[in-house]
Amino acid sequence: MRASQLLIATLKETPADAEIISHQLMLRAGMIRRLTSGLYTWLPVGLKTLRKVERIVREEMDRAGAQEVLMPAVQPAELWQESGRWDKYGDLLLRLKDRHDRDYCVGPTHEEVITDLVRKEIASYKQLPANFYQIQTKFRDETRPRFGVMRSREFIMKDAYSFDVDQAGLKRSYQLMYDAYMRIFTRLGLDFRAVEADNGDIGGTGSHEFQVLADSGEDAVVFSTESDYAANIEKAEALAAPLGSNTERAAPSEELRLVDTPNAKTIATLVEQFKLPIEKTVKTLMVHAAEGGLIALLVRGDHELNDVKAENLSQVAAPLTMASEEEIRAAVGAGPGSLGPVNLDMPIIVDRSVALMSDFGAGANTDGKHYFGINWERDAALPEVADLRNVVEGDPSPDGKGTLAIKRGIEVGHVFQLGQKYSESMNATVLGDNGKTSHPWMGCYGIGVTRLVAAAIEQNHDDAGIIWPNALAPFHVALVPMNAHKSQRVREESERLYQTLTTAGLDVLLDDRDTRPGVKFADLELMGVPHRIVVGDRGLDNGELEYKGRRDSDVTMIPAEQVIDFLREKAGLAQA
RNA sequence: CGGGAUGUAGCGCAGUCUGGUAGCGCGCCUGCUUUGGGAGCAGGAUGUCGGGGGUUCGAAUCCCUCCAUCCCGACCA
Repeated sequence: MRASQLLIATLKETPADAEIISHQLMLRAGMIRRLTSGLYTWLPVGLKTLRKVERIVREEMDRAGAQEVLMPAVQPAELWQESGRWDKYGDLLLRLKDRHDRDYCVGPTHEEVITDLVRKEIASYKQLPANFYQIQTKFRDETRPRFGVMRSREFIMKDAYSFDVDQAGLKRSYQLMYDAYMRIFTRLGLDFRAVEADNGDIGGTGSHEFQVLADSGEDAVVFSTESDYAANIEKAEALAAPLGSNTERAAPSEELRLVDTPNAKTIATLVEQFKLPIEKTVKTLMVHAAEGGLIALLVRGDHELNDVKAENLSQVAAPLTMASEEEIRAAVGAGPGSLGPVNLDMPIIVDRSVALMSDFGAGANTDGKHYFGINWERDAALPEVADLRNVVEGDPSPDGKGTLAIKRGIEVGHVFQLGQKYSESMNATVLGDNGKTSHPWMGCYGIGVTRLVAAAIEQNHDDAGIIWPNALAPFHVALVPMNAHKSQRVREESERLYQTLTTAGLDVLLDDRDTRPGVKFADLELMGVPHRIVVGDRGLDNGELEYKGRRDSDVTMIPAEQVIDFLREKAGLAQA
């Protein structure tokens, strides 16, 4: 590619509405432009990188035995009504009508469409296992699109769906995809982790997320310091984490006493005004119960409720809905800020760590009053105990080895064992070798292709701009002719080099723009081109070319006759 | 969905409080010079001041309304 024929839409200044570094750099490097909230155009330079990601994903999916298909972006409502998700999916689903007033949606995912295909096309166990994938544009009407293509509404996803005759087959298909994902993210040069994850709305059992580690990540990922345990914080099991090393509840040492706390409506003020250690306080959260009415969830004052865990409890209504102040007043006669387990007449579930507390403080279910010195059994029956909270740094690892550390991650891939949820609800069946029909076991496997580009930039940049790994670079090499307007020799050598390097399989950008060298260097660095060759009379006099890697601080002179092999090696291409 | 902020040239911003004919830097165009780290000089183009309505002799500026975008929050009692 010649720079004079390429839209190099670089920006000197950082656009005001770009928050995270990858968004800023993608705009500044001329990779993307925003059309409107959550919708982006990929400019030529950005698209080059996007296509490289797609190619790697495609190669590894093919290698893992998956078959590529391409399904419609627009889907009929009937399929979603069959699976039950037309009502469940909510506002994330962009719905529309055609001229006949029929309902459609723009696909946020394709379980329904692929299940429909399979029930029509696959009739026998002999055709399984099968795994279909596509790389395709999805639409999710996000509440708050942000961070550029990191959380956009329209985005490109690789989604794959496996079908097996039984659960053992599903586990094999799942493992194949897991391994393929490990290869994909490794080839992309990313610092990532596979972590245990919650299945979320998609249903099924067993899933892993692939998280690119970055401070700007929207997810919290939990690691053991001494084992390979890793999980999304939504999933990570919180052990009781008692104070000190006690695993038993301490015996009561204080009397129950009712205290006037007129201005203490938060744990923070309670701790401050009454010098109560925060580990001796309890938060009482009220949510809608599955059976109607409210249910109280208790966690320690310094802990957070984990809403995924809460929502997964059978007694709790899904989706998790916090009780309003009016609902709480109607049920308890006191407002939030004064709630607690003593004399509370409603179902209660307490976190494991709360069950181990003694002599603690909580609201008295009367406005402006708290009980201090509460003890289970003596002052209130110990209710049902469950894992309700987010783990915190330093908690014991659930596998018993080491303690937990927490980092931020960007979810770039997710693999699920769906089971028979969709094959049952949409009645997809195959005949088995015993002549009986059964519902295939499904897995589904996603990769956020557009998000991956942003995630890679989060991990690969410096003050000058992007630093692409070879696998993702829009160009492996930039050729910069020096003083080309005067030196015919430089022009000819640059052309010749451009041809030979391109023929040698390198992606080459010949910067033939009529502009000053400083501008070219700055643009090339901003765009993240990993390797740069300057063609100048000085070097040519000695039969040399000047090389500089994007991360190098100094240039290296390379004998001209070695430059092809040198660059092929630098660009990570196999020797010819 | 709740709260906050912003909307003026392609980008970054000033001007708004205190109403009086629209400005700066970068970018862009022309010419000359320059050419190893975002050049210099000279000349030039570009705005329904987010939309609509109102007040006023006069509105980017004041009032009403709508829209868009961004940020924070959306259990932490």
